[in-house]
Amino acid sequence: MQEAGGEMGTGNKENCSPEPHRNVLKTPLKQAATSASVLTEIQPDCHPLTTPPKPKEILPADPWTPTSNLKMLISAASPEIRSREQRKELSNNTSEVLQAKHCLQEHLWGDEYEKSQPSRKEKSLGLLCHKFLARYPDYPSTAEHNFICLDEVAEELSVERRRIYDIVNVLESLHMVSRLARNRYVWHGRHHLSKTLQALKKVGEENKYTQQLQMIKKREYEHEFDLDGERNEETGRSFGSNEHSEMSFVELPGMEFRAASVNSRKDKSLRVMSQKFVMLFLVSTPQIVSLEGAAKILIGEDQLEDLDKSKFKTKIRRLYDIANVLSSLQLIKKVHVTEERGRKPAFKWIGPEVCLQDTELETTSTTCPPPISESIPSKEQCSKNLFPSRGKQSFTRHPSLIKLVKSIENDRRKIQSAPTSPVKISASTDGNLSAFPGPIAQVPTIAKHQLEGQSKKGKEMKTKLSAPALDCNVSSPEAVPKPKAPGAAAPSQQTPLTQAGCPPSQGSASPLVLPHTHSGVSYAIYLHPSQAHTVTTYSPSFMLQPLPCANVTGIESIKSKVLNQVTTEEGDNQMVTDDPTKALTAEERPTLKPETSSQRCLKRSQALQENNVIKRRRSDEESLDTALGESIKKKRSPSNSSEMNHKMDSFKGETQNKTETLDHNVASCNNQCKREDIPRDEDKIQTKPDIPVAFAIPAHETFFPSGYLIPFTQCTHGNKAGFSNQEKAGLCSLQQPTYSPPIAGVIPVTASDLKAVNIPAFHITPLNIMLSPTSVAAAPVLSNSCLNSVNTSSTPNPSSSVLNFTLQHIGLIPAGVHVPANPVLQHMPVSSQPENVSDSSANRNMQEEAPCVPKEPQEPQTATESFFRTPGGPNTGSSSSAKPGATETISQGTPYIPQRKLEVSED
DNA sequence: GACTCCCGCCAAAGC
DNA sequence: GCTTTGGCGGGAGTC
Repeated sequence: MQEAGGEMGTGNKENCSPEPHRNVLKTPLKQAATSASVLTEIQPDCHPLTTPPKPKEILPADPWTPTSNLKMLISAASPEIRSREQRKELSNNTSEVLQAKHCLQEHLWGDEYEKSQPSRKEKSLGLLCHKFLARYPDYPSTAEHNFICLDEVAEELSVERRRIYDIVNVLESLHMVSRLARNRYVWHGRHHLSKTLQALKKVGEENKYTQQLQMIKKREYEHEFDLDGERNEETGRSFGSNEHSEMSFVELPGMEFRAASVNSRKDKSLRVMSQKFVMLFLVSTPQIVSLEGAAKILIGEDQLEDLDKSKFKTKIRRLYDIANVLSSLQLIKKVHVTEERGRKPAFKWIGPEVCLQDTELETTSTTCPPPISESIPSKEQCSKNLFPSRGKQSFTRHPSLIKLVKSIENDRRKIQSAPTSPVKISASTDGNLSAFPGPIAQVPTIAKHQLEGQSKKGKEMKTKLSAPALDCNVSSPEAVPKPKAPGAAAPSQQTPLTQAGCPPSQGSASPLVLPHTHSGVSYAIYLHPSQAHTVTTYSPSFMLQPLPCANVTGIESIKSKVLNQVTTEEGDNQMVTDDPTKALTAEERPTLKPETSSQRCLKRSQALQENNVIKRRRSDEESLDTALGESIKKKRSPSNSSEMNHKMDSFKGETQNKTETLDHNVASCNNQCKREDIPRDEDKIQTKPDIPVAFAIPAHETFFPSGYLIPFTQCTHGNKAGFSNQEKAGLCSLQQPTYSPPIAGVIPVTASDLKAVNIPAFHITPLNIMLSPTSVAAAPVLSNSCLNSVNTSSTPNPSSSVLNFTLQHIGLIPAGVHVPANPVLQHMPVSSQPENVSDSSANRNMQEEAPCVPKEPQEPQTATESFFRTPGGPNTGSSSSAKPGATETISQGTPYIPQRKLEVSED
């Protein structure tokens, strides 16, 4: 504070200023010294041209010289030149010193210019940082510790300490320095830089900064058109919603903040901001980030920036500070981006390319929940201040804690809406949870309550489970997610995909994932970008796509990459086996008894939920006890919990088996129906193939696993025993309409659930198709359009689309043919086959171009189309092809923009 | 006039 | 209670 001021240019101040402690000692001498050193540093080059030693500090003592002329000259000539030279020279510190001296001398005479000299540029943080960096080697020997004493540095650099803090904070964010104690830091140089950048990139990806950036662009784009128009509150919301703002400081395993103090203000800390800022670069494709955009993203909560421009300004200021330091590190450089509105300041990443070795992290993490935490420790460990705002508590670094936090946050969101929503369990989280029992325990109380309640039901379910009907539990979307994750077989299926999709660490994303577990349901939810970020993953256009359970899972986690894989994989049977949902579907088909089936479904869902809960809770023995409670109660002791778990497992296993059998039936039916893709594993539900599920997702589009499963196979009610495929299909078609409220195979999606997921109803459009009437009813949340469409279809024809699907699949009708159950659906060319893809793609294009989703949510076409997207390439390829605009990462947003606006309806 | 960003007040955190 | 940290925003320098 004071000291700083003193030291700085205003030497007078220094003297006057109450210099704190350190100054006191050194002050006088230092200043002299400092001034020299400063000069050297600042203008190492001072020698020739730049002479202008700015010895301001000195000046105070020195009398004015009449050399005002010199001043003039210097001031005129210098700034830039000096800075350049300085920079060059900075590198050559040694020589600089001497030069500086010379300069000083010269200046001493001409000192006058003093003031003029120390042009702002010379005082710039960037320059200061250069000096600072010049003091230490980029790659110090690990053996030796380069300690940094802030006071000394400040003095030497003749800068306020405050300024040093700015630099150090940014360096700290890159782990180039770490704080040892008060006033003490250790210089690490660039040893950890690559790791840090990798970690940051991961985190950035997890946080979907890319999408956020896109969102911002879209937003801007929109603004241009409708300047004042409703400034998409939605978008704003989305921003605000993003947890990113909350993002904690990313730490490397070995490097952590030691001072709690550091944490206290973390949330707003320059460190965190710096990391976020860097993330933006690392994540964004062009690696060019506009200051404005970055500020908006970083503001996060403040989304309402509009409201609070002062904050925005402040953020910008800070970003400049950070940018200056990063520039000094030669990680970024300033550029200008010309936009419609004009030229905007931006920064370009010129640092090292950061290639995520994700392979490990993601893959491992994705596939194996448990490993995730461990394998990826870096990632998650990285996120240090889990609870930045919370302050001190924050520091927990345990991955488990981190995950917990994330899960909790997710839960919060989700929970808000619906108690019933099983959704709260984010897939990712689930995976995580499964991986980490501990975290699971932290599931929000609500969830616990639900679980408990479910547990009770679970008892019943268990009893039922013995019966074939029990199989349902698998199907229950809600339950599904959890159970899979935890466990046993499920993990294999889902976990790989889902998790893969969403690395566990990606807490944010995880929540979205939830649904996948639901397995049975084949659908994927695409989120709008705006919303997306709020959720875990964000996709510019969200759409629900029907996915095979397996697919779903895969999708969920997904990052686009994963998705691709997933989609491709989906074709494979992989997923099927696990999905409980499949079982459901199977069951659904077979069950001729709509009502009963619906009821079953409900029960199943409950059971599933229970299972999920249980799995989660396994980690928590206690929770498990409660959940299992009565039925299992006998043993509530931890030891008992193990038993409980066993039971549960066995139970699950049974249910899975049943579900598998059901799946087999279904699969067989599907296979018959399938066109080219004949499900290889009949056992496994190849719902995917059957279902147009295969879709290429545009690169921009990311899948969000929706928390809720929507049963495609509405048809499936039947008994496991199942009917012939055709029969089943027929039944299904018939049944659906018949289904009354209680959705038999359908997983009830409640608005709350959706909310929980953060998926705006309208987002769900695609679901419409998928949704069975019952489901619709169940999920009022769905966007109006969706609902409308669904409802319409549902009532009269629960789901014409479904019928078409089933019929087509079954082979009753050609792929291209549509059964006009619903006017809406009629359009849809539902071809399960890839060829359809083209159509679908076209349709998609249509959709995308036209902001169908939000606005036209009802339109079945889009939804269906989305469903049918060809598996073709992985998301990117196909998607890109599919969506013209989408291909461009940045530009993508535009096409969707309208959608957003449309989205308004959602609320 | 907009962009940059220095400067230092002042409060929170730490010792 | 003093010092250290660092958020914050006024306002000056630059373009």
